[in-house]
Amino acid sequence: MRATEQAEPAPRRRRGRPGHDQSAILRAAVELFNRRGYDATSMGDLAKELGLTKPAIYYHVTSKEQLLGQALDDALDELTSVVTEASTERAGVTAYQRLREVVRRSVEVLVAHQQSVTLLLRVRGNSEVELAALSRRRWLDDRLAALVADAVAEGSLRDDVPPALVSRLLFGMVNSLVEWYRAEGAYDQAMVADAITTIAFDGLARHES
Amino acid sequence: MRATEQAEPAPRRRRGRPGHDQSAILRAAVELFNRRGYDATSMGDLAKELGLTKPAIYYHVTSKEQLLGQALDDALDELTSVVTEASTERAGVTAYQRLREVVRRSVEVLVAHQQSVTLLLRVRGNSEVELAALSRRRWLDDRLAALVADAVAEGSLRDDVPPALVSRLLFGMVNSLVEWYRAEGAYDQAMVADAITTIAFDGLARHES
DNA sequence: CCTACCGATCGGTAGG
DNA sequence: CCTACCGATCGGTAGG
Repeated sequence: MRATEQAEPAPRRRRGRPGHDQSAILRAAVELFNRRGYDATSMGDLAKELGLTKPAIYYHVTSKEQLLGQALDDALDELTSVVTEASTERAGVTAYQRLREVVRRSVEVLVAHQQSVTLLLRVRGNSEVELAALSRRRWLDDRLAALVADAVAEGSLRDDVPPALVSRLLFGMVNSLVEWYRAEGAYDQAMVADAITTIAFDGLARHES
Repeated sequence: MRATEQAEPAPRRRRGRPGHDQSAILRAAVELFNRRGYDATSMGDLAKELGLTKPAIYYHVTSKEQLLGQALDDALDELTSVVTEASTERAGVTAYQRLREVVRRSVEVLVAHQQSVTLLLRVRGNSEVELAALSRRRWLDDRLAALVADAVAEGSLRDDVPPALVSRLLFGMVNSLVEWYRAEGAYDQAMVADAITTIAFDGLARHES
């Protein structure tokens, strides 16, 4: 409603209100999918949220499931990048250091892509799209478990807990932050990453030293 | 189809197939709700799973939402019992001891009531029933945060991480087990509880001592 | 981008 | 008049 709007150069061959491109629809969709659940969110809900009609949504998007798939791919691409780098052996870098690094960088991804990661963590496998996402996710879990096993094997992690169990619990703790983290809240990303690494690697108990 | 069936004492005034009481329907419903999601599960799916018709389900149950509410109450009642006991101050028992105890007993509840707790942890607040459950869950979270704060105050937990953050991460790790724990799997309940308390309180890192 | 719809399926209930 | 269901269909709404 600003006066300057009329002075803007004419958009080339665009009718209707602008600003509702695919990515804006995707953002709104993922937010609704997380707030109410994928199945409980109708395309009509999404349209209303965007101030559009339902058919207008389908001008930009081919299906509800496509929106889900794009969000899951976004989360999986980011996590794959982090895990792949951490899984790569490098001269002079221990598995323990790479494990700490992947925890820290995972927190960064969860914060920066919280909406799509949240969606990923709730996938049940109800469709081809969801099954494909679960498959990619299992690959990530396997890599992380192998990294934990390497850290145990090199002697830097305690060996009295099964590595596969350590991996599940450690990244269970990391992943849980999508349930409560708010960017505008009391804790910033670095603080959360520090808290997780401190708890996981050094423990909560205060030891007299 | 066993021959002995005909020899059983006549059920008193029961026609139709027996064995589909409220609790059996609830068990099947919760299992389906978790496997496919609440909204993605139709009462027809549930009927098929039980070998009944949909109206037969409604003879035992007043609504789909009632099934959800009963499962959530089951989980919340168990967790409330555990948290209430752990929150009660007792002579000669430190907050640290009560915190370790509530972690261990939470694992027991998550294993024994995994289906209903899983459902609880996925509630989004889409209905009155879900909002009521979220309210009870917040009460539990607040009690646990207070217990962590007490343990820090008495000097038994490190004070360089905010207690509210510790509480979220610690029980985030505990709760994450509903995502992968299987009773028939490699780890029993006690092993998981030991692993969680070891990681959380003593840390993963191997320190030369 | 909208109005006007479709095939199907939803949770829940009628009579018997 | 009861318990335990069935075949069919209700009013609405889903994705498209």
